Amino acid sequence: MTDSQKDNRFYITTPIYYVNAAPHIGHAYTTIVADVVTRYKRLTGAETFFLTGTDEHGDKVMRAAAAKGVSPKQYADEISGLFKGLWVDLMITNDRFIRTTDPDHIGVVQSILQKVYDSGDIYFAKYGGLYCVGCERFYTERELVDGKCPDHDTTPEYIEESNYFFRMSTYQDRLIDHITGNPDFIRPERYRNEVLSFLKEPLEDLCISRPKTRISWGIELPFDDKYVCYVWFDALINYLTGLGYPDDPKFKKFWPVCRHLTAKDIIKPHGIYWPTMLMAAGIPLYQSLNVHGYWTIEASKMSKSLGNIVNPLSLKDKYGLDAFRYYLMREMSFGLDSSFSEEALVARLNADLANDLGNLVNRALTMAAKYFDSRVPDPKDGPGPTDGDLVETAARVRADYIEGMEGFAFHKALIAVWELVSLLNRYIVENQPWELAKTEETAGRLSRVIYNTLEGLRFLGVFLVPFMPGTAEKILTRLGVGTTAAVAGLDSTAAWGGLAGGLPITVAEALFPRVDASQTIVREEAKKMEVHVEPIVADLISYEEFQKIDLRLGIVTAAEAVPKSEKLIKMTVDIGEERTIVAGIGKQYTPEQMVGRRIVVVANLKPAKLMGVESRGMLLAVVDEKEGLSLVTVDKEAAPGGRLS
RNA sequence: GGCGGUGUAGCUCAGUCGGUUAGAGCAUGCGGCUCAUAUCCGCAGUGUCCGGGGUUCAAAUCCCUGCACCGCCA
Repeated sequence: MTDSQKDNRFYITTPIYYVNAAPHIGHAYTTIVADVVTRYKRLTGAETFFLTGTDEHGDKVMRAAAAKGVSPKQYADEISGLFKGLWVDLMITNDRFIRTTDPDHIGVVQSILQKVYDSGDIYFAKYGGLYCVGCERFYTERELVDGKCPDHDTTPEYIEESNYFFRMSTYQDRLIDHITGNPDFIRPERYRNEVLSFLKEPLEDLCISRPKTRISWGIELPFDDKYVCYVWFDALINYLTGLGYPDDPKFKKFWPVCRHLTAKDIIKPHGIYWPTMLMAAGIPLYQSLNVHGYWTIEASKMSKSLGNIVNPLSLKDKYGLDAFRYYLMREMSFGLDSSFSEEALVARLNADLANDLGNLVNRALTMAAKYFDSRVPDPKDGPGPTDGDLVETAARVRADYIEGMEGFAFHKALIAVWELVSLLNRYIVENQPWELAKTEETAGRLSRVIYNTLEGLRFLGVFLVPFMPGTAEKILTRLGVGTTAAVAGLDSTAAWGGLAGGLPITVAEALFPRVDASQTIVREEAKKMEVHVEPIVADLISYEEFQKIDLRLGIVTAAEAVPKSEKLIKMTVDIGEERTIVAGIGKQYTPEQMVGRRIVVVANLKPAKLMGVESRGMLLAVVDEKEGLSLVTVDKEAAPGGRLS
């Protein structure tokens, strides 16, 4: 395949999302990025394939399903449906939505497992380890607290288990060579360095199975029906199945140009497991892995004092999908973390979208309607002295836009587009069309100025198609241009002047109404909070069982940080008697903040040693996605020692 | 403990190969315009470029060191 052929094809994937919880802002961002890039590539005339989906096997799904009293498949169907529905709401244009429970995927996983097994890269081995029955998992020594399971506080037992392993270590050197030889294989560079630094240490082989006696919800190994495939092996292969591997022509066409997109938490599976798996299966490696950062959620002080929590995803309904997509793409530098806030979204919406873009579209179309009877004017005069600057800037903006889009630097592409927005606003002020309209002598100049402004709008409409599909369509439709590739593809902006005279102009409602931030954001308090709640997986317990837990109200009388620990705080607590309690709350609370606080303590918990300090009891806290860790307390000045019931 | 990243205006960030007076947007103040959504345009600022040391004619940029935050690994 030649480079030019490759250039005209584009395949992008998001990770398949695990169905143990509902979709959140991170899933939405990854998928919107994939959609933006895909729409951009279509705009350039490329043939594209865009794959996303859900990962549905494993013990967490099994347990969540059991807790709800449904089958794993029923449970997976439900959560998978939430993702699928969200993509519709976000105007995601994926070509396939793959599920690891799809029959063709199960077939592909089994065929590849068999292939790798036959070539000798999968072996069977017995190993022993410390196993916690409650967690149904093995622990390493250093994961244990005082030799006990951190979750159950029970001593794990040593058991032996046999499993299948993938000989990942065989491919370590080949992988290092590949990454070193292909600078764009993992990008941005920081993540490439991270993978390379990880590969400096010897790679261990990868355990890829679980006995059915422990986990039955998975794809059966083709060479041993007592085992199922576990975790990454069956998930990663979706990228092949999605294209119809091995026989579908789509596979041949798109696999060589495959770009994976993921958040930074799963670079190891994508940057190490996956390429070595492909090597073992004799399949060429994907083209690139593109890694982005996290949205960190910090509620505003205003929101905090009110104690309300806003689900970022709900903002798409509150402020509109295009504003939401624009904010996400404009605010995050691809690869780095960004903080998500409603205030910042509203600021972008008002300044960039309502004031600059929306108002520009509105004023330009209004003048065209008023002065030229709702038609795109044919310019009667030649270009004026300031017009060259506009044409040159539009060409430079286009080049910067393309560079940004190709390099996954979406915020830079948008910065470039807004240079053109600003210039068009300035162009109008400098040329004062309302003055030109007053006398017949300047009618020719007026036609040129309005034409140029509308042509600039057409450029904007084209550039914005990937980011704000609805808005772009409105702009292009109101210009009378429409959205066909000939007049609204990226090529149509290669030269200035593509807008045809005589097209009918439509003036319509504002693209983006301004939002009064102080009003709308505060009002959230009154609204019902929308939060994602994990499915409650615990079995039902009797009242007697509950009473076994002795919960007491305590007051912290002294607190100090535990030396050398990251987040442990040692406290003296009055719960009717004096107790020493050590808790991992140092990231959110200082010792000074803790003194005098009322907290809830599990009084009859077996003592445990943390960093050499004996803790006799534990305090209760809840961890929230946005707010972090938050202490459980009472709302009156109740005396310490009281038992909770 | 090891490796890596980040630190620039009130806020979010750009800053190429070391090169004039360190920039943009937002927010703030003043002025202008009236086609437009009280929008737009112009002007005005404010900086210990995290601290300290070094190399250089010249350092936000390169080197050393300290601090803070973050990530990966153990």
